[in-house]
Amino acid sequence: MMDAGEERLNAAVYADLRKRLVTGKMTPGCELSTRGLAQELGVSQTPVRDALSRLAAEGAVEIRSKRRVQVPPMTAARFDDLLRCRLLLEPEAAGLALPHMDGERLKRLREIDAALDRAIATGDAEAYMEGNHAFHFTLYRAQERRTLTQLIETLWLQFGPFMRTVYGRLANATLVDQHRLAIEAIVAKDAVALRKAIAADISDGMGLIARSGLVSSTAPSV
Amino acid sequence: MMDAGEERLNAAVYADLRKRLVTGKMTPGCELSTRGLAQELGVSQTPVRDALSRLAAEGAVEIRSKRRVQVPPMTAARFDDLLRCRLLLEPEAAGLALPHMDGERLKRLREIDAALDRAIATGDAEAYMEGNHAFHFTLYRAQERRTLTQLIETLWLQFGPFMRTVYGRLANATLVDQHRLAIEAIVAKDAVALRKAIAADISDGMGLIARSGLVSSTAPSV
DNA sequence: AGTCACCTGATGTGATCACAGTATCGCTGG
DNA sequence: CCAGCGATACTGTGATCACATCAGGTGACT
Repeated sequence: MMDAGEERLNAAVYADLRKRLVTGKMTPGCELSTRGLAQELGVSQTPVRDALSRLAAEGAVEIRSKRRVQVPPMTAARFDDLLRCRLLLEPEAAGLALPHMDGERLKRLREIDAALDRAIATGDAEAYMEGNHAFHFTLYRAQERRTLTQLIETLWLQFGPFMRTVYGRLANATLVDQHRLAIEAIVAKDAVALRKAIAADISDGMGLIARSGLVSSTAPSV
Repeated sequence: MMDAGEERLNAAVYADLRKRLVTGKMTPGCELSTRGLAQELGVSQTPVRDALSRLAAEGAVEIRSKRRVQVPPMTAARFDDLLRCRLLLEPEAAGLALPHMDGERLKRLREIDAALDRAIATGDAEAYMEGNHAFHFTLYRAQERRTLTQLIETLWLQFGPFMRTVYGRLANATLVDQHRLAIEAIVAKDAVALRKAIAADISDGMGLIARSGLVSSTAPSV
């Protein structure tokens, strides 16, 4: 039993599940169950179900028919769709954030970028996912347009599980480090270059995945 | 007790609340309660709470501290934010939808436009809201990018309550009928004109509201 | 031995119960 | 007559119970 004090249990479970999705701990096709997660987290079904409901609203999980809730398998169409939305929103968010990038935030970006390099060097896919998320969102959150940031977050929520599947299999070393280019653009206060860097970062992922041939147009059998 | 058959009660409540929000039956600042809605709809707290959870995830309602859940009051910043997001996404969706606009869909658009004109003539704000929603989404849904449509729907969900407050007070007659321009652009297969018409439609609403002075930076008292 | 029916276990969903917190209203003291 | 304070009713939140549904396995029958 939860004694008290802590934050809302509801939100805690949601945050936990969300993190699992964004960092790719839950892969597409992974099946979830309210009772299972409840037992795993040591809570009742209620908060878990609440969290799953929210995630379903954001498209991060799917209520398949009845009796089955799973993180949706990625299809080529869905993948393409998500990526184009990212290309539409994220460069815009980056451009808006640029004027608000003070020294403090820039410092944090550099730190995250360094952590990213370490993650790539050691091949730690999970750390890479976390760092990548942190990098983009410290940038985006610098601008105060909450709605825009929120939209992008729901995109990442849907994108995360699949991203991990890819980055886990492919060598990270093949990536051009667009993050560094982004930092340089921020230092130079060059909005156009920044947008370009972010767009390239996203597109790189797209090309990577297209080459990997992991996207199936139909739902994976297993 | 629910006998059976029907859809998931959960989804029904969600759809009902959603419709209330989009058509503006619930205005900003309106306070909701799980028990109250449950009694009103003749169901238990559970489905209501589930629906509210989803709506909260989409930003349509706000869990204010504890003890209070309400549809968030509109502030100037939030309003501006939502509108810019709409300007970013909706013309794009319209442009993508253009190639898929067959005769059937175009006919539906014309019908909706006619209904809109009637609503304006009779000053029926609610019918106008419904028609406006129908118009935009029969267009957007013609393109098969589900994620993009979904993003736009969450925007409308947040925007709806406020839109109603404005359109209910101001005369609808002051509006330029951008819908007609949009239809003409569709007939002419002119993507640029279509995007422009949609953007203008959104911007018109923005100007209208800016002139109305209804946007307060603080929460409206009542 | 193969196939089909039934049965059991597990799951999502809705209802009800229980608890903690807060706002509101009425009472009391100044 | 007004301010401060306590009780009460109402809220969201979490737990538990109850039920319809479906997957998977085991048994019997051919």
